[in-house]
Amino acid sequence: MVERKSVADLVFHALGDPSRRLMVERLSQRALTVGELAEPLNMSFAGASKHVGVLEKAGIVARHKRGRERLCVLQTEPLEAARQWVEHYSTFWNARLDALDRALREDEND
Amino acid sequence: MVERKSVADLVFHALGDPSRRLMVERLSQRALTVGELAEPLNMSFAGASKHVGVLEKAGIVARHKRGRERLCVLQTEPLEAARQWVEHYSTFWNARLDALDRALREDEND
DNA sequence: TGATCACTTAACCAAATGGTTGAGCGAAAG
DNA sequence: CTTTCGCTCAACCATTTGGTTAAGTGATCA
Repeated sequence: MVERKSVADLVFHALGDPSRRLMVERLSQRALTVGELAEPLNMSFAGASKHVGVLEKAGIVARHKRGRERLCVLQTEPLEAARQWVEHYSTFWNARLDALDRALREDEND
Repeated sequence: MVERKSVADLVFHALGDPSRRLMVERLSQRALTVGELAEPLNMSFAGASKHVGVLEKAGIVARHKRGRERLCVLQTEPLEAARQWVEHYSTFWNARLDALDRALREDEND
């Protein structure tokens, strides 16, 4: 167990699950407890808690104790880093790549 | 085989692996063959080919036959969709969330 | 105090993932 | 034609993932 995964690995992996993306979407509107996050998720409470744990390890959410509840708050920095990565590779070379792609599709039958 | 995964699932999952992100990074500069993509990846040829397959199923790359090679070209649309998703949830509520987060950290010792 | 509520942790399980080797296939080269 | 090259596919394996249930912890309530 070497704990070698990068932040990008953790963040993108965390976002690759629909239950966790739903959590992020709801947390973007207001902070929610683990119980509230679990509610719409046809799944056991413990299962939802594990999903929150994945988001937390990726740095995407922080859990704060509030009595016997845990209030989950979205953290913007890891999402911002992911946004920058995707933005860089999704927009910079578009024109050039699109031109190449068109050329290839014209020359081919497959 | 129920084929129920959404595009977002496939795209974020594909980006959650460092070998595949390296492929995307290199493909953002020029189209490359599977062999070229495999080169820097301390891994068997077949292994790299499977990674390309994951990117292809997510729609992130397209493979074009060119003689006995396959030229891989980055597709901008799925990355653009991922960018929009992340952008929406990483920027819109920042100020509001940051304020909440500061308040929570002040009230707490954990 | 004792019960209940909100949540985490541990143990477990099936399925998916990331890797391997080896066989196979079409295109290119000799 | 035969060989080699670039690549894919199938089978296999270990580890991780996404889920479960059951037990444990600590805060609140009656």
